[in-house]
Amino acid sequence: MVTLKQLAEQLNVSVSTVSKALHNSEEISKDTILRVQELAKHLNYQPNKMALSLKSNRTNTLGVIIPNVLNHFFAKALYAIEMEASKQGYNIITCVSNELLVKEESSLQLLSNGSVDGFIMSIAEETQIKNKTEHISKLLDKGIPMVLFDRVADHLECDKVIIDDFGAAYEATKHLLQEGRQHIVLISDIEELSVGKLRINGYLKALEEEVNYKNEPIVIHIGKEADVEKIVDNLFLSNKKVDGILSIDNISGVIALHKALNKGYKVPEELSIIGFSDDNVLVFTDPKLSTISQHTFDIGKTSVQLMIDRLERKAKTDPVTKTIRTKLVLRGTTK
Amino acid sequence: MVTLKQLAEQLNVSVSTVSKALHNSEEISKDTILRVQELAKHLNYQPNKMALSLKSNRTNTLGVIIPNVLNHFFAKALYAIEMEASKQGYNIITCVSNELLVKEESSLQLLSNGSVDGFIMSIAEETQIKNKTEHISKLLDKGIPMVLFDRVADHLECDKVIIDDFGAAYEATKHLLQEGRQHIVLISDIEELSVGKLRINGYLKALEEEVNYKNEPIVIHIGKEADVEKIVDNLFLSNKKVDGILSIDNISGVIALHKALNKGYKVPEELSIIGFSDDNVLVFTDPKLSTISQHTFDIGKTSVQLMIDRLERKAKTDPVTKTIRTKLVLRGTTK
DNA sequence: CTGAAAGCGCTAACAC
DNA sequence: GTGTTAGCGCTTTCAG
Repeated sequence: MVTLKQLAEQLNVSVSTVSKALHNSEEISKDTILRVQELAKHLNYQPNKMALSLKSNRTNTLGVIIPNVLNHFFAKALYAIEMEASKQGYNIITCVSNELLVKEESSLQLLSNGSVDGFIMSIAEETQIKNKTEHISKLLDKGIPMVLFDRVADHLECDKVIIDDFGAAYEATKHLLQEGRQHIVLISDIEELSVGKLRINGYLKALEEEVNYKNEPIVIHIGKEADVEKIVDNLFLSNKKVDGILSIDNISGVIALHKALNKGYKVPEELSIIGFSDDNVLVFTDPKLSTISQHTFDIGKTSVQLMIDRLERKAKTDPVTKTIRTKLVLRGTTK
Repeated sequence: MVTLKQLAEQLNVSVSTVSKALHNSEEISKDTILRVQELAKHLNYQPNKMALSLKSNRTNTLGVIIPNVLNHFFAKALYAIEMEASKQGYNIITCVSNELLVKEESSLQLLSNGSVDGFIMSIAEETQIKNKTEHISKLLDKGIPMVLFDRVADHLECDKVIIDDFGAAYEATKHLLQEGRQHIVLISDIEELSVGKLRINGYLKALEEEVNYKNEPIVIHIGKEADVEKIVDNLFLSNKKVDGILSIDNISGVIALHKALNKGYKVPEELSIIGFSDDNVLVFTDPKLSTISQHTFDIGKTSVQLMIDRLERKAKTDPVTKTIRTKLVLRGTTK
């Protein structure tokens, strides 16, 4: 890398003159500015990022910690975060917690050595289950900016970007009820997560409100280790009358659809299925899955905006929570 | 952040003593070391990353540039890269080129200001189509370490991690031939990519070698803007006798399977389908898709290892190309 | 055993 | 208009 010093030597001026010239300082003569800038361009001079950061105490880099990149929701959120950050002149350092508390702790710890200006993260499953958040509040106490998205913890005082999980599940269940469904089952592999619990409550609330709904709610939990397909198979065996399925995670809706078709159910005539996901995930089923769309791109983009807002405003303001609208998108698996 | 200076002041010693004590220097008395380390721990002292990097000219950070995180292959590669890098004490700065040359150029440019020690990347589609690689060779000339994976450019002199694309497609086609298939179609949305061309050649070569194969090879290109599903539909309409499909990208195999089942083809009795992907992508079809497995995790991991090898060895060595084995995994869509 | 000083690359207050 | 100096946080050589 070429440095100011090298430019200065070549031009027989001082380092500070070069520095000022590159910033088009009023103090420096037109002529010098020209000579300096020409040489700088010619040698492809770039200010050393580390020196700049050390001086300014700003890195223009955000730490992004997601639980799992293989989950399409997080991949898309990451995509959106990278896009928006890059547009605003920020880089992102990405860590994957792999749903593990220790990895989340170590990532936060390691990056809080001045590597990043703030964190955008979604909490690991283990962290949510054990409800341990001291590692996060410790950073918050130090004044390090943080935006939590999707999986948040209510008691943490920081910016948050969420969707209306309760309302979305409520609305979807209402839709199934309006279709006249009487055996609506909820399936989920995320019942341990904050968002999972909210979605289940939305489902329960909708059923509860419907006086004509005669049956008990059925919530099927898919454990992490479980054979998803077997569980879905069993659902159809033990519960032949099922006529509505609400999947509140990213994939079980697709599995349920495949299995149902395989078992000979007519979808959506006899059975409606609604999944929970971003728009364009797994769109190649036939019929196409109706979903609650999460507008993942907006979630990521908004997270970055909140972060940069906070970073670039000097005044401390109270934490903000933004709720991104969801949308029930009816495709081929609902009437 | 707490600094050496602050520790020094509190302990009434000099900054250099503190620094040495933290490194367990022989020069420093047991007692001082203890006092320093205790206070450091108590105040949760962390060496400032920027200062360290500025001093050492090493960032322990890798730049990772991938074309698209929403593509499961790249998501998994990113996952593997992050895992391995983190294990080896490196962070990663992630950029998404979005298959665009300009974005790739600017990402490389911006990060080559001392932000990273080296780059791990897979070339954007546009870059491959236009065959512009000056932005890459410029960095190589400067001596910045680079590992290319999957989508590489032959003439660039740097480390590479690839799979045997030709051989993998050749083997898969051979398998279809052994099943006695006589109308084997290749479908692809990546024919513009280096890997796409190699895979197509493998397919062509296999057909060519089979003296009993009576028909012309058929290569169906799916343009980026195209309606994939319509094209696949047309395939079945215009080519009713098709009895073998080799999809050389990540998703068209799944689409073909759905469409074929929908059209009433018996799979695999009348029609075999082989996709190209990592192991566990879209495994919930019925029957399950047979695929050429790319061992994506190994690709990512090996890329990091090559990079770190190069960074941590002083001697310059010649570029290395590692070929990761593929594996034909026969599931439900082949006989 | 401890401290002073220089320097990584840069900016900015302050000379001249 | 240009140069000198100090300092961001750290390591390391050299002095004491």
